[in-house]
Amino acid sequence: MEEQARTNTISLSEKAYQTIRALILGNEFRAGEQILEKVLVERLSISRTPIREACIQLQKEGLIEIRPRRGIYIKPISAADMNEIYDIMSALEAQAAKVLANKISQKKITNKELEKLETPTVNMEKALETKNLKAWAEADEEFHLALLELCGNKRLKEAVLKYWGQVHRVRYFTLELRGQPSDSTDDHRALLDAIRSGNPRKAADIHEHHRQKAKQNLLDIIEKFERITVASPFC
Amino acid sequence: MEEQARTNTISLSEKAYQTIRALILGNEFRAGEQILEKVLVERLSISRTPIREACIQLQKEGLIEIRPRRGIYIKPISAADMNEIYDIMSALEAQAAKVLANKISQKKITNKELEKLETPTVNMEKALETKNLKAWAEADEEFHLALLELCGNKRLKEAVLKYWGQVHRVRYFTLELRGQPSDSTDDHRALLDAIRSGNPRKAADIHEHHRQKAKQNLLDIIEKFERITVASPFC
DNA sequence: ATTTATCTTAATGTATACACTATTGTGACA
DNA sequence: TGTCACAATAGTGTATACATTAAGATAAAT
Repeated sequence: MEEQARTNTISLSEKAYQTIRALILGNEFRAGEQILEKVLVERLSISRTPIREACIQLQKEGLIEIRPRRGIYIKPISAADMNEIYDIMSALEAQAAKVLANKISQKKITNKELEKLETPTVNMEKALETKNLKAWAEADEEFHLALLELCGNKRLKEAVLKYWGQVHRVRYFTLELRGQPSDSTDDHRALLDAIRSGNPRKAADIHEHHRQKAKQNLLDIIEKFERITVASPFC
Repeated sequence: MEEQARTNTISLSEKAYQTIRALILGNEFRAGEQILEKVLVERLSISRTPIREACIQLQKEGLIEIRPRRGIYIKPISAADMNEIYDIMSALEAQAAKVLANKISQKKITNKELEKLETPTVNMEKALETKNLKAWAEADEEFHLALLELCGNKRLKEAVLKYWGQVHRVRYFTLELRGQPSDSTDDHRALLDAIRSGNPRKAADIHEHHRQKAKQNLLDIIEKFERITVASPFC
């Protein structure tokens, strides 16, 4: 078992990256807001170098934009951006479902591993009954993450998580506004069944439709939002 | 028409990024090779700061790996990596084909724009007759790039290009070894027809199969290669 | 009062000095 | 001769000084 030599001292660049990323995902900054390096330097009490290195990473992840000589800006997410991102996630997660269903039919997945999908599905169904929206959202996230893990494609997982991060803000602000997630919960159950029965095509189709519905749902909300307020919180 | 204020002075970080990227894609370094910052500093005649900033970007693109306190390493591509990358490209490009076919049926694409697909298809067919492998590969690349452009999803395009960069080295070394591209050329023609007739499902299926075949072709070559030589040039 | 030119300021971009640590080499001891 | 401890070295990580430039302020001219 290969164990990589890990330094127990985490670099300041890495620490800065994680901290700033958490600040952005935690909606500590407004969409479009400019962030001065100085502010981050003072907030994290480290020098500019690791701050800058962290920001370059965050730019590559699409969370911020660095305009040359102008500074760092929190990237807003428009409806058009949402459309792009959900189409990508649709395709990638459907691919993950397909790969996983194939693994099932080739007996490359144990029952214990499938529980990582079963458990959050059950939790979603429970949360739906008790109308616990937050618990539902967490189980939903857990399900999709487990699917990405189980498919085994690390790059695919990283890619989806990158886009997930980009829409995190929108999902955060729209959680209460989204419709009752009963449909969505049924989708998960159906997807799990398709995967279990080793049907790649069906699994992919279900996931694809699942995400396309979610996309339309969010786009509708954004549209409504933009009609009642000039400056929506996410774009 | 919004024109972004562009400084005609390109930053050294950006210059370093482009230069080092070109060096990697041009196979100036071996897979797995360690590159000292010092070497890049001397080669580009700039200080360490922009070099480091460029390398962070290249790491995010998957072209190099920065091991803490150990240095910069050119990322090798294994068969497993190829498998991951081609599955992702399959899914994303199939999505692009789907979106484009939908645009056709909604009359959102002009004939002039479709020529960006027609021209490289014709060029592939010509190159196939004259057995000009290099011209064929260029037309192939042009076709896939045009598809990404026309689908209109910039993030999708950027994502595919990122993975394209990761497999660039392998494709470079295997161009001669890959089989006759007549099958592949037929795929392009069929894909173009499906897009023209506004059939998203068919277009996506064709592209999906197209990439899956390409994947298997490359994996077979890599396997053969690894049997005759311990150190293949790409992994 | 408005516009334009110039100057000032403050922020980012780059170079470099310093800090820290992984690696390598040397020598003592078994 | 082989192994371990320790020191020397070289390379990466971080802080900071300096360079450059965009944005804002001030003042002059119309």
